[in-house]
Amino acid sequence: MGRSPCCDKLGLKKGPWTPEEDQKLLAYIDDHGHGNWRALPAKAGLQRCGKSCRLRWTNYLRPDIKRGKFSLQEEQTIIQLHALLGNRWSIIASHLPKRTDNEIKNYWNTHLKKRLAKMGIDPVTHKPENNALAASNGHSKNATNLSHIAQWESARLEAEARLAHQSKLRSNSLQTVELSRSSSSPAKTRHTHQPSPPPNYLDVPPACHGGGERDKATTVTEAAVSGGGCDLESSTSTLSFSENGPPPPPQLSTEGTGEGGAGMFEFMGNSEDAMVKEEGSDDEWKIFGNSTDTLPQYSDGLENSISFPSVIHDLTISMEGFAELLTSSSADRSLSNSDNGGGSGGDGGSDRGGARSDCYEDNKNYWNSILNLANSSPSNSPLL
DNA sequence: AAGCTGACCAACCGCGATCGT
DNA sequence: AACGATCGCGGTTGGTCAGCT
Repeated sequence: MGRSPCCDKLGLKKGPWTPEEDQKLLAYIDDHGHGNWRALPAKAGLQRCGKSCRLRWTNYLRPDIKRGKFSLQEEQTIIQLHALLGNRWSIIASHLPKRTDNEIKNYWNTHLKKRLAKMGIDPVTHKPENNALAASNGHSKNATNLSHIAQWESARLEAEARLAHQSKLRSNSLQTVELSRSSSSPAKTRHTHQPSPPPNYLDVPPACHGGGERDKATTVTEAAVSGGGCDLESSTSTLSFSENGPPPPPQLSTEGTGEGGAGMFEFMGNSEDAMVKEEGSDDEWKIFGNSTDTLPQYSDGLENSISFPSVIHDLTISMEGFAELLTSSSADRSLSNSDNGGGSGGDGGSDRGGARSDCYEDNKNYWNSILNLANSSPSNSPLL
């Protein structure tokens, strides 16, 4: 509705920015802040549309941008968050200090996607490409469970992203003031301010606890986290989902999660212990870990109670497995190291004979590492 | 040396969301 | 509430460069 034509005006320049244009844009923003992007080009003496200016600023000129090679840690974070969130680059970027969504998107498309493919993991679903095989081996249940867990985490991360966004909006006015005081050049790095809020990583700020009308999944998170002072390690939560049928679309509502009817199971637990039970066998809780504490349990009024998984902590493996998986798959190493017998991870070749169970193990490690990331939030992230 | 191919990445485009009147 | 303006996001394109044939 009412979208403005933006760049289609005649006389506006397109294409690569020149150093002179960069300088003009920087100088203007330093002096006045960006304010209204649409009005900025005229004021700054640029023959560009506001959109182009904004893009140039946010993706290139902004002083708080880190350029250069992505670290292994950053790669892991991107992959893990992508597994949880899909192509929500802005949210992913909010968890990576000084990286832009565009940069992350490019890096994903040119490096990580291919790497995962080589590992035999579908870069879209983050499931092994030979999933059917796993199903025949009785692993589909676990894979589906992890998928649901991922959706749950996705809801949580989105809630965080919203908060980050709000925080960003609040900080923008401050940023404008600060920018007007400082001078800069494209090559200059300034650490005196951060236009965008510091990354929240994966913790959930307390502010979310009093949040407004949000999706129920978010509420689950809040319920789970509030008791633990935002310490996911000590939090407990529960979720329930069907193990039958395809995973529900990645929506953030818990409604409909009971649709399958059959095959529900529940998680209860914290990072140190957890219980799992299957619907239909109400008394059959499988205990992971050694605690028998009664845990708080979220109820949304639907028949869905539940879920989450610090139980994952018990299912598995550490981040090391993932790192190994990632590094060993880099380039063609994973394909050539067919004689690498030891270890649970690292062999990405989907067509390697005799590696089928390993493939499942890898996938488990992979998802566990993702969930470990979700559980390893620093507790000192800056709040609003 | 010339042409080809693929990798990389800055920038563009179109759309939905949000804001302001 | 309705409407227009603006912003922000994600997908895609196109230019440049390096390596290969």
